[in-house]
Amino acid sequence: MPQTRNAYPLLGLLNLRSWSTYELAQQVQRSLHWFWPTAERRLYDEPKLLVELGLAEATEEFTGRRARREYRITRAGRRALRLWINEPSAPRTCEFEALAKVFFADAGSIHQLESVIDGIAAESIDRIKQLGEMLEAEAPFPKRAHVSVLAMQLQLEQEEGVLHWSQWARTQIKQWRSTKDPGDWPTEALRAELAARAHPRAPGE
Amino acid sequence: MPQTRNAYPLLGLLNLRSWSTYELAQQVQRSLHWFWPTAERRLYDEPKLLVELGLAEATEEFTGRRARREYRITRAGRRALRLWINEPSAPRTCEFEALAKVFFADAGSIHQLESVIDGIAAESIDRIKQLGEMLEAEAPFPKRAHVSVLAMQLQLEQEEGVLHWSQWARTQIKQWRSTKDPGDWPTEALRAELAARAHPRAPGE
DNA sequence: GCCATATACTGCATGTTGCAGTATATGAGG
DNA sequence: CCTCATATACTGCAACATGCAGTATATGGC
Repeated sequence: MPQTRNAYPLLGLLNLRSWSTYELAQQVQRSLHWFWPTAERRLYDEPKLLVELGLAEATEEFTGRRARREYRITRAGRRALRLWINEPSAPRTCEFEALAKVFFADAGSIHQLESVIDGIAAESIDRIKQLGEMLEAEAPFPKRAHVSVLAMQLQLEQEEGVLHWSQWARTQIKQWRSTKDPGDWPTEALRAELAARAHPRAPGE
Repeated sequence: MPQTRNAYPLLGLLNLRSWSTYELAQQVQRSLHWFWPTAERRLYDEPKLLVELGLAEATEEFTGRRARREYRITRAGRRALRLWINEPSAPRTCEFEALAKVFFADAGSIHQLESVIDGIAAESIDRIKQLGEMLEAEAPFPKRAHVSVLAMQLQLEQEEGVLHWSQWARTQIKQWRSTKDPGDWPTEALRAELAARAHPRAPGE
C-alpha cells in the first residue's frame, strides 16, 4: 500500500470528486492544511504515485496547448481509503514556534515575550476569521456538511483556546518583574492547579 | 545564521545548562517535543552545526573507552537566541491524522468513526496524564517554573479541548443514521452557531 | 500589444526521517 | 565469573519532504 504520508489524505479528497493537480493543491490549502500540512511541491508527484498503485486514474486534458492532468479515484482507491480509517492513527504533533519562544522566554525580555504572545493572539484571530469565512461560504460539498461541521467544531475550539490563553497570559505576565523573576506571581499555586486538573481526583482522595 | 529548523530550540535548551547529545535527545522528547517535534536522528548532527557557527562549544569526555560529546552554549549563542525571539514566528501547524479521518468519515462506517474518536480521546487522556506527571515531578529547572507553567497552561488546555470535543462528538454521532446521513442532526444550526462564534457581532449587527 | 496574474507544472539542492547498525558500559541474575 | 538485557552514545544511508526558482501557456484589464 502507499508509502508516502499524503497518500490517504489525498485519496480522501479524490473520493469527493475528481481534481486537476492545481485544484488539488488549492483544496489542500483550504481544508486539509488545517490538520494535514504538506508542501505544495508534493502535490504534483503524489497523485502520480497513486496512479501507479492503481488507486487513482489520470486523464490529460487541454486548454488550447496547455496541458492539465485530472485525477479520479478508483474502486481500489476507495477500498484503501476505507481500510485506512481502521488503522491506528499517528500521534498528533504540533509545531508551534511561538510557544517554543514562550517556553524560552527567560532568554529574552518582557517586551519580547509580550510581542510573541501578541503574535500568537493575532494568528489565532486570523485563523478564527478564516474558519468563519469557510463556515459562511457556500459549502463545496453540501452533502458532507455534517462531517465538516464535526471537524470544524474542534478546529474552532482549538483556535479559541489559543486566543483565550494568549489573553490570559498577557494579563499574567503583567505581574512579572522580568522574564527571569515572576515576583509574587502565584507560580506554585498555578502549578498545583494544573496538576490537579491533569489528575482529577475524588474529593476524599 | 542557522539554516536548520532546530537550531534555535536547541540553543534554548543549551541556554539552560550543558548537555551530552543523548541527554539533549531525552530532554527534547520530554519538553520540546510537545510543540517542536523533531526526529532524534537530527539531534546528533545539529549541535555540531551550532559548534561550527560558534553558537556552541563541544568537549569530548570518556566513561572508560566510551566517548561522549558534551555541548555548552557560547555568548554568541545566547545572543542569537535572544534575537530569535524577536523574529516573526512560523505559522503554527498541526498534524492530526485522526482528525483527517474524521473529516473523511463518510468514506467509512459509523463504527469506524467511533473508533477514531475513541482513539482521539485515549490519546488526549494519555497526554493529560503525562502533563500531570511532569507537573508533579521535581522541576528540573525550578527557577524557570513560571515560564514552564505559562506554557503548560496552554498545553493542558489544548489537550482538554481535544478530550471534551471527543466526548461531545461521541454523543453527536449517536444521532446520525450513518456517516453519510446525519438524519435529523441539526447540521445547519451547528454550522450557524460556529459561524457566529467565528464572527462575533454586536447585538444590533 | 503589454503586463500582471492565473493555471499548471518541473528540476534540484537541501533538509528531515526512520531504521538498522556499531561500540561500550551497567547491573541483575544464575 | 559469565550472560544477557538494557542503557548510553552514537553513525550510515536510503527514502522522503521542502522551498525555491524556473518554464510554459492562458486570461483579462488597460
